[in-house]
Amino acid sequence: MVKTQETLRRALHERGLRMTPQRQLVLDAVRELEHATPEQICARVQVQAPAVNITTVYRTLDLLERLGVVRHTHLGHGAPNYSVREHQHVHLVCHDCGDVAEVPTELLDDLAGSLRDRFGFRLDATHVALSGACTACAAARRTEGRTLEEADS
Amino acid sequence: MVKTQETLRRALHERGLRMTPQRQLVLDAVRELEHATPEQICARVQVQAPAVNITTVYRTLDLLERLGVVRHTHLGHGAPNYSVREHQHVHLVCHDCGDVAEVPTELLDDLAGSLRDRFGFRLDATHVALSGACTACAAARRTEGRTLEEADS
DNA sequence: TTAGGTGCAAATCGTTTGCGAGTAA
DNA sequence: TTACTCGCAAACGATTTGCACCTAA
Repeated sequence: MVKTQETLRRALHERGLRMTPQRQLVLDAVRELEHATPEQICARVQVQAPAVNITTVYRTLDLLERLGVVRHTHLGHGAPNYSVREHQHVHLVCHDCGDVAEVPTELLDDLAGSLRDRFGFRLDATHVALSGACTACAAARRTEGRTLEEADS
Repeated sequence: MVKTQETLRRALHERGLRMTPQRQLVLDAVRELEHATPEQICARVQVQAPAVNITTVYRTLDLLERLGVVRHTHLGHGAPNYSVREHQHVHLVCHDCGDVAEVPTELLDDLAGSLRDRFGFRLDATHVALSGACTACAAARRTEGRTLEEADS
C-alpha cells in the first residue's frame, strides 16, 4: 500500500520524473478497483478530478507498468485489465457467459516447469486468462445444440 | 480438405444458408495460411477475387466460427488469429520479441483436469496463447540485470 | 417473391500521437 | 531555463453497422 507508493515516488525520482496528483490517482484507482480497464480507471479518477483526461490515464498506466507497479492482463476480446503487481492469480474466463474466476497461480507451477525444461519458455502465469466453459455454461452446452464438428461424426 | 467443405455446405444448407464463392475462398484462405488475421485472410482472398470486401471476411469468419469450422485465438495485443478447427495446439507467445511457438495441447491435460475437478471449469486449451519469455529473451533479460522497477509487461 | 448475401460508407471502440501551454526543479 | 506533464483534438487500426442492391431458390 504505502510501500508501493513510496517505491513509485523513488522510482520516478531516480529517472527524473515527478509524482503528480494524476499518477497518484491512477495508482489508487487501479488498486481500489482490483481489475479494471483504462476506461473504468479513468471514470474512477474523474470522480475526484473530473478534468483528468483518458489520454493521461493511458500514459500513466503505461508508465506504471514499465516501472513494474501495475500489470495488465488480456481477459478476452475487449480492453485489457489492469491491477497492481502484487495482486496475482490466474484468470479463468468463460467464453460463453464472460464470467471471470480467479484461481491461485500455483496451479500452473507444474506446467511452467515443463515449459521451461522442454522449451526454455518462462511462463508468465498472470498475463493471460485461460479460456473455457464455466460450470453453468458447460452444463447448458451439453443439453443444447451441437457444433458442426460434433454433428459430422 | 474436401471433407470439411462438404460438411460446411451441408451445415449451411440445413440452416437455409448458401455456399458462396466468398465463403469458399475465406475457408480456403484460413486453411492455407494456418494462422492468420482477418486482414491477412482478406488479402489472400483478394488475390483470387479482388472485389471481396473485408466486411465480408469478418462476417464469414464469424459464421464459420459459429458453425465450428474455424476458431480464433488471441495471440497478444493485436488482431485475433484464425485457423481451421482441426489445427490444434497451444501457443507460447514471447512478450518481449513477440515470437510464437506451438506446443502440443497434451501439455495442458493435467491442468485441464485440475481445473475441471476443483473449479468445474472446462479448459479450452487452444483459444488462448500463453505469455512469457522465450529462451533468447529470458537469457537477454538476465544479463541486462533488470531491477524490479524495470520489469516490463 | 422473398430471404439471404454482398459491397460500400460511415460509425464505433480502444488507443496513440502531435502539439501547445503549464509547471516544478 | 529546461525538462517533464498534461489536456485537447485528431489520427489510427480493428471491427461493426446501416443500407441499398443483387441473386438464388
